[in-house]
Amino acid sequence: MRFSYQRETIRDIVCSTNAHPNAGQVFNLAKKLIPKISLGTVYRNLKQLEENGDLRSIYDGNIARYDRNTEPHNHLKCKKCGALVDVNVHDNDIRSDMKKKFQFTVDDIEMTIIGTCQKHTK
Amino acid sequence: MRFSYQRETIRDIVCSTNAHPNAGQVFNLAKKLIPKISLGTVYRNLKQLEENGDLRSIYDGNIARYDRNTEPHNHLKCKKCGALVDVNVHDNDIRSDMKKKFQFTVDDIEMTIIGTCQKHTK
DNA sequence: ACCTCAAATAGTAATAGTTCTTATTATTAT
DNA sequence: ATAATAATAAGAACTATTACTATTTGAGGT
Ligand SMILES: [Mn+2]
Ligand SMILES: [Mn+2]
Ligand SMILES: [Zn+2]
Ligand SMILES: [Zn+2]
Repeated sequence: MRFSYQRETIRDIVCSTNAHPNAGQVFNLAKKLIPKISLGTVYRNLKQLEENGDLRSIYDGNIARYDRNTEPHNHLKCKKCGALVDVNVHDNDIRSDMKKKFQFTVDDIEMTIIGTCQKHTK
Repeated sequence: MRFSYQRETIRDIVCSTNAHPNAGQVFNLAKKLIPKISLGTVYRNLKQLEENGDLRSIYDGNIARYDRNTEPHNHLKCKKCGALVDVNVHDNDIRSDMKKKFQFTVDDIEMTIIGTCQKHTK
């Protein structure tokens, strides 16, 4: 993969936040640095960076968001402020349970824990 | 909400399968019974039935699928055959853990366990 | 520094899933 | 049976994403 200033910029944008931005948000931030960048370039490079293992994508409802954290992990999603926060849940027992009960071999557990974060407790 | 034959048919289609069909699949099945039904009618009624608590929707990647099982539960998704199967995972410890560690009040845990089902083990 | 050429880009068209609009039809109360 | 209005069919519009294509750019060889 050849160097491109656009791709480096897109990588830096995603890797400098823990906000899990979507493609449109990455595009808006990138335009500040490269005014003529196109949305197609953002999508193409996000996909390439994902294939390359530099970042991963997660679905929030029907839209993709991009995550600098490529380690296996899950998310807390706050209903009130929309924030998506990384969290690690112990799931080894789930994996062995699925194997034992259903002979189902687990590759990945996508878990979004929905509720209300501590910001809203008065 | 006034009676409509279209809505009853759509409810029956979703409630008579555990395959978690998407809107297009519901539309194709509905057309066999009501040839002139339109896709918009399927979407509108699926939404109303969901608001009414008769069924729920889940996201499979970026597309909505409809579920007759309105009880809290999770899903096993097979990478090989695409099947989505209901499963109950014991998650009380997750709920209390999130409360204790992050003061996060959990409403719902959306979990999709991705892997390979027993059909593909030879 | 200049050439060459494949890879990447900007701009735009196309696609998929879903929602919206509107004239017409069907259900329900009177 | 009539009137009021909720629901429909058909298709336009919308949103997120991908595909196409002429042009530009990065990188290796001279
Ligand atoms: Mn994350
Ligand atoms: Mn289900
Ligand atoms: Zn919050
Ligand atoms: Zn399978």
